[in-house]
Amino acid sequence: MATIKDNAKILEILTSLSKQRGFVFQSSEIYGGLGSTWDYGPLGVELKRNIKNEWWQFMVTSRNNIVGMDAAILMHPNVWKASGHVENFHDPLIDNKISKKRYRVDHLLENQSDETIKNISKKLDINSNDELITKIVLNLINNQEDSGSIMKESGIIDPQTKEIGDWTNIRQFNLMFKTNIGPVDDSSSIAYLRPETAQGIFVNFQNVQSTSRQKLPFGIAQIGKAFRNEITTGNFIFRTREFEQMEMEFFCKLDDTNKWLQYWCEQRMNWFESLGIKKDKLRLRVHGPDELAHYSSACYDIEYKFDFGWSELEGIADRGTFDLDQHMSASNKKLTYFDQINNEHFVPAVVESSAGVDRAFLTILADAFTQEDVNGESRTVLKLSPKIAPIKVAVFPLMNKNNMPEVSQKIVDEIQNSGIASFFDSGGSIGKRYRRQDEAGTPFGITVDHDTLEDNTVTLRDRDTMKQERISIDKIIDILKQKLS
RNA sequence: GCGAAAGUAGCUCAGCUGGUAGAGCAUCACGUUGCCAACGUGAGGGUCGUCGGUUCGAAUCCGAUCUUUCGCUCCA
Repeated sequence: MATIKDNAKILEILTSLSKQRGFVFQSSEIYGGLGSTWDYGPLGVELKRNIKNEWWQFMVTSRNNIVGMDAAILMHPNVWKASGHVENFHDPLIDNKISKKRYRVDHLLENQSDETIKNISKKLDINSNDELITKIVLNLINNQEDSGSIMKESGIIDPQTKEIGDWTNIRQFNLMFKTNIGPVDDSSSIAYLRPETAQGIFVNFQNVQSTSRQKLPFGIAQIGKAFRNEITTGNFIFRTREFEQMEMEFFCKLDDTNKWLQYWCEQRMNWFESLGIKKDKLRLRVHGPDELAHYSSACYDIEYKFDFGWSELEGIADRGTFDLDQHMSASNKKLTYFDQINNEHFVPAVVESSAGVDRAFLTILADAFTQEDVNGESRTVLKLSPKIAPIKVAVFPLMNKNNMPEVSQKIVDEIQNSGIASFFDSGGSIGKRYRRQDEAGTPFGITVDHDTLEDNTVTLRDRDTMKQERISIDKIIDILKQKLS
């Protein structure tokens, strides 16, 4: 096991620990791996399931005004036209061959002098002042083959070098995965893998509202995979092209969105803290006007301080009535809500909580990872909250004789029957077994020893303090349940 | 995609100016021990990322390709 040499290496250590212990493997590894896709192993899948279950418990089960659903990944292509993804969910990018820097064309244009902008508008025959930059970008995209030389001739400078760049032609990076429905590749069968789960909720708004008999304000929650053709992936499982989202769309009156936005920010921060994540590494950051997505008028990010910097775990956004409005006009279906008290029909506004499962997973691993000195030896321990630990308790015979393994196995059987994830280990020394479980984040260890055979008691060892207490075998399950709640 | 770095056992790595692969840890078995990474003996595990070239001979030199990491752009 590697040790921490400096903080910048934590992600590497987590990657190899994940592989060694069976949390996360690289996808398709025996074929050389597939970029930025990862598979969850035996411990990883348990941790991930526990995270999702905690979310569902917190967001759905414990509330009477939030219901769940599970939409298909494939949806009608018009969904993504209406949502704005077909139009907006791509980036026109360009490289400066001299400085080797890459820019988004619209960002680059925003950093040019008025005169340069005038030059390029003239070249492209654009007269309008309205949304000038957007029009220039569209025009350049249409003149893709010449876009590089047009920009060069207009004197577009590289903001880093302050000199005119040797620009490549514009390239469009479409962030949605395209696929075909049916075996024939014609354009009529194009479908997209959903880039967010939210749209599955919006298009089912009417179905869910009427069948669940919910009244405003209420929410619809969903956990599922989403796909984005990210240009750059990385930081282990932090940014991948296939990822899993936990989203909740909260429908309310338009006037109330700010109130609910504040409410959900607080709730969602509480949730991350309830998983034992260190408070001083979590923060809520408000988006500036320039960062807002096309659908959103206000947005907060919950961020965690990784060793690669503060990074977003969850977005909490005021989406207004944008999505339902869009789907109403595109589908010609009424997606309004009838308020019987005031006798009015209106389109509900939405406050969204959108979290990444894989990011929560990485946060929990990074936050729980600890190396400490015990009597001069280094101990690696994942201080996972008992609620989400993949294995809750490990059971060991102190010796592999005198009936101790048999008694231990019987204890494991009983714990398993009670629904608590447990593990039996008789290999190596007792100390080594404790340490192995420390690396897996198992919060409790039970050891069957000589005294067990006399008085029916075992030792219960705490992962973090390494302290032991003697408890009676009959009380194991009650005590565990109490400690795990 | 561009720039930089890297790829040798499950993990972390060594392997010099080319001569057909090693260590520590991990895994498994047997023995010994018995409460915090013990010891002994033994075993399994590598077409040195892949393909091609140079050479009598390539982990080593050259080329291509794939993958990973970091940076740029984007996001849950």
